[in-house]
Amino acid sequence: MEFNEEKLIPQLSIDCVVFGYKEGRIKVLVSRLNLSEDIYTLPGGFIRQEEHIDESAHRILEERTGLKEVFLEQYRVFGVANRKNDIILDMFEKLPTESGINKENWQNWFSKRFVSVGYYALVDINKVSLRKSEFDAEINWLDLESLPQMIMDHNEMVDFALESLREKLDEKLIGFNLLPETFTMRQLQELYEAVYDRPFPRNNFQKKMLDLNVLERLDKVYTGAANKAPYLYRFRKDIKSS
Amino acid sequence: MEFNEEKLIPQLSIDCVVFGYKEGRIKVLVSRLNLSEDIYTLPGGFIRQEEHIDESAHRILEERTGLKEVFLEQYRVFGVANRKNDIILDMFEKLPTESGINKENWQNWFSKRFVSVGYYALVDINKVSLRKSEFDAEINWLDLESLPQMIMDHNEMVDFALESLREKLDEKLIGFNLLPETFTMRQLQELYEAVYDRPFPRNNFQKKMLDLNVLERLDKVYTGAANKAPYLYRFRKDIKSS
DNA sequence: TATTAATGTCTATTTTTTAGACAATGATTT
DNA sequence: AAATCATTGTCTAAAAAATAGACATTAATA
Repeated sequence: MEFNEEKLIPQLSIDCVVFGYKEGRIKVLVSRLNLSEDIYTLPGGFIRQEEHIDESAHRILEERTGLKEVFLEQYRVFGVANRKNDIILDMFEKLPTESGINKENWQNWFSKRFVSVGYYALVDINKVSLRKSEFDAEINWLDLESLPQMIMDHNEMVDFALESLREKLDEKLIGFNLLPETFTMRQLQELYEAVYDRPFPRNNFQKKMLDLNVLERLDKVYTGAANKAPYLYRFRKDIKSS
Repeated sequence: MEFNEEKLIPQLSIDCVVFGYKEGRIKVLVSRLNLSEDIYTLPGGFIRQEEHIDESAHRILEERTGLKEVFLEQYRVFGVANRKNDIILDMFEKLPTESGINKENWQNWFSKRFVSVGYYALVDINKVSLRKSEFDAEINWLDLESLPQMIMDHNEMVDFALESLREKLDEKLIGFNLLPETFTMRQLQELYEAVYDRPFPRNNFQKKMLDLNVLERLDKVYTGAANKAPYLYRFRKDIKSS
């Protein structure tokens, strides 16, 4: 990130809860920072003066995942009093002055209280090519169930994002964003079970999904298992997304 | 408002859609500004450096209504590119320099692009004592159905707020915030009909509401009408609000 | 060819929602 | 004092939706 404070809106940030799905588990994209201790954060960034906030969020996401077209939606603003990124501020204080980074500007930037707009994204984890952002030691998919303690209110951000996801998964049929192009009914059901953390009865789940009229049935897939081969399905492209 | 830009977060505002209910109609609190043309806006303001954004919203609301305890919830961030309050900026440009107001600071403040956090409130319209804010020519309850064109995206803000209200009215049982302390089943039904803009069958509406187990039945009220007197109800105080 | 485990779908049951009906009641009229 | 009238409270019937149970089908293996 070339830091140019005049091009950014001060005291306002964006943080993204990026959900993925793999082998029956919901994953969240988390960065580990390049510091002495292990510090974890959600992917985040700032809003350029001329950007729509949705564009900012997409840009922040593309930097980390390489994805351009992503399901991404704001879900909540985090604005408690005195909400500051003390750990990052600390990091800059400890930097040597001659490190080539404009230390003073950064320090001034991060010394302020920030309000953050929370976005959540649903991505096909196989389409993502992870890219470290500046100051990231690594960026990885971590299990939603066992996230480490993160910076500031980032754990709470995940909680609220999951709540929003649960509310919208049924209503808006957005779950397909987490799956590959084609999938079996069982995979879809396992996704739902992972999101809601509870089992669904197989027969009625299938009926409900088919009755939605948004799935296109494709060929059977022969998995090699000693049983009836399941159909593959695809989300119908001709559905209006609203 | 004593303007002190250093105490406020720049480029970030709060706008409130305040819903009331009177005689079968949903009302919205709207200010008319003290300008040559009629300019209408939602109640809004800014966030003090040390404030939780929820506090800011409550403060903004109390200034206009005198109410301290109000149902108030953020529902969406409005952050399109180049979102500026040109009309207010224009107003300051036309002000005489010696008007006692720090014209230059205001001009600088409003020349920037703003991101706004949308809140909606539900109030008992009878408890409100309206107070003009600075620059308001008047502030009034206007019919939701026939709002005038407002500044910037304020009409869109109302649309989204109404959508949020509809989503939560059932689920969260927040409708009682719009009614007086006690009310009849018919009044409650008429409120629902106003919010959803459609009729509900009387028998099933009553059953559904009573089955929620949140209403306390009080005495009958003798209205003087030549028919059976309805019971009064009150929202049970011992319900957890989450 | 029999066995096994998962799949696709059907029917039965239960629950919830919606529709229809009617007695009860408070004031007014006769 | 009795009849009328409009609204209220609640009951039952019908329809729809959700849940549970059952079973034939099928792809690989024994």
